[in-house]
Amino acid sequence: MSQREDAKAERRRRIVAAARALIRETGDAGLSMRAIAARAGVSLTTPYNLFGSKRAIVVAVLEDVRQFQDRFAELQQLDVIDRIFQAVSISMTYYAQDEAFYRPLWTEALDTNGKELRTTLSSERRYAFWRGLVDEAAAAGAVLPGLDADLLVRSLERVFGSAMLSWVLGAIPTSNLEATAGLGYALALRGATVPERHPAIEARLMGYQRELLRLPKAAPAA
Amino acid sequence: MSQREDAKAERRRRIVAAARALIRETGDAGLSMRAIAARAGVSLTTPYNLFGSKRAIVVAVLEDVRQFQDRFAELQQLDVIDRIFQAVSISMTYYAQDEAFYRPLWTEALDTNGKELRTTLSSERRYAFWRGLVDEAAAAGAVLPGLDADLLVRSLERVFGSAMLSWVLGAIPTSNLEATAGLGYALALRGATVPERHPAIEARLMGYQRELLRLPKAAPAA
DNA sequence: GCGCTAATCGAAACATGTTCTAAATTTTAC
DNA sequence: GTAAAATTTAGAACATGTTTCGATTAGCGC
Repeated sequence: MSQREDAKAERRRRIVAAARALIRETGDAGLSMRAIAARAGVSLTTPYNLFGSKRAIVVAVLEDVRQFQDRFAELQQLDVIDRIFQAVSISMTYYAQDEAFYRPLWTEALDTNGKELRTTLSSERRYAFWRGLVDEAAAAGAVLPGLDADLLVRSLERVFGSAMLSWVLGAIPTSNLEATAGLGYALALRGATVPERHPAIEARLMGYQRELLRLPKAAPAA
Repeated sequence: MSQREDAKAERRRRIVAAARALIRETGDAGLSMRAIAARAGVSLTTPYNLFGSKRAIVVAVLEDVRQFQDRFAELQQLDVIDRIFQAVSISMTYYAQDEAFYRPLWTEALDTNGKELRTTLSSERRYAFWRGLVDEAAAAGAVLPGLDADLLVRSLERVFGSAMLSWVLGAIPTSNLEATAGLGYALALRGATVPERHPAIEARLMGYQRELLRLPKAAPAA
């Protein structure tokens, strides 16, 4: 890599690090472009040159920090459907456990404020991961024949996204995040699978339901 | 009602009308608080007194304009599940047909910008409507026994919301809005119903899928 | 080493949502 | 009718995301 690109990458890294540190220290409040730039030791214009928008920076932080790889390792030995639920559980638990960091992060990431909001939220890596799980489920004969894997993955991503949005909007408490997402996945997965898989999924469905009914009623969804 | 409250209500009405007119004329661009206030003939502070935030005003416009009642009348004669799909179709078609108006509206409504975003997006009326459909489906024995109606409705609302969000973010084109939402509903409903209902729902599922696969691939979901 | 190119910088500017202040106005209660 | 209370008003202010612009700096090919 040329020295020029090298310096760019270094600035990029510093900007992402600055944003991460600011969220960590001040939550949503202190996360302004001016603060990020100052913290990264660059001018206000540079983040715009390198990322284009505040949202893009936040998404970069989200991508950067999302190192679930090790946690996902144990998935291999599970049933092909259990694996999906397990992945959801891991993700949501991960966010819930460090709420002070991830809620501001997702709040900014889901901010639809700007005009040019084409910033892809779902990364290639992320898509590939879920696509892999769905493909394996399909290969195992669990998925309804004829159902398009791509469309199914996108539907599941939307279930994921809507749970995050509800969380960010305050419609569901952090303690309900996993169960809310899980219930959405259970419904969609029971809807997407062959009958033999239904009993197991129904068990999960009812488990999540029990959890949600135990706690104070959640506010309406977005 | 006291004269004072009367005047307040009148101002409220004028503010909502101003916002509606501005969206109609200028789309998203011209919809600033200053513009709304000027158009309504009130000072900038008044909308904040009466609504609290820009988002609340937009939600009020959305509630005000959402008069699907007449269009929903024909639902009565349909099968209890078909009714739900029909309601989705009516809603989405309604938004798609007047995209220039409803896209800016939903863009603002889903804006998570501000701090106090507790503004309930899902109104009582809206919830009651979908709850009614779900309750009827349950009464007809279509819904999986033991599944909580409230949680199911909220899950379906999230499917709805995520389709709108994808639309607003530009992840799916307007021409795909109905099919995207429909596919999400089909998955969740197949997941929530007894096996006897599955063939009919699968037919819809495949119908939506066919429609989505026909058009250019949609961008990733939010 | 030298010019060219690309990138950053510093600073200002703009639009906007929101809040605050004190003055003016209108409704209500007596 | 008049005093008190509640609201609106005008205007400024603040924080913020984003853009613009001219000046400056640093790396690249030669």
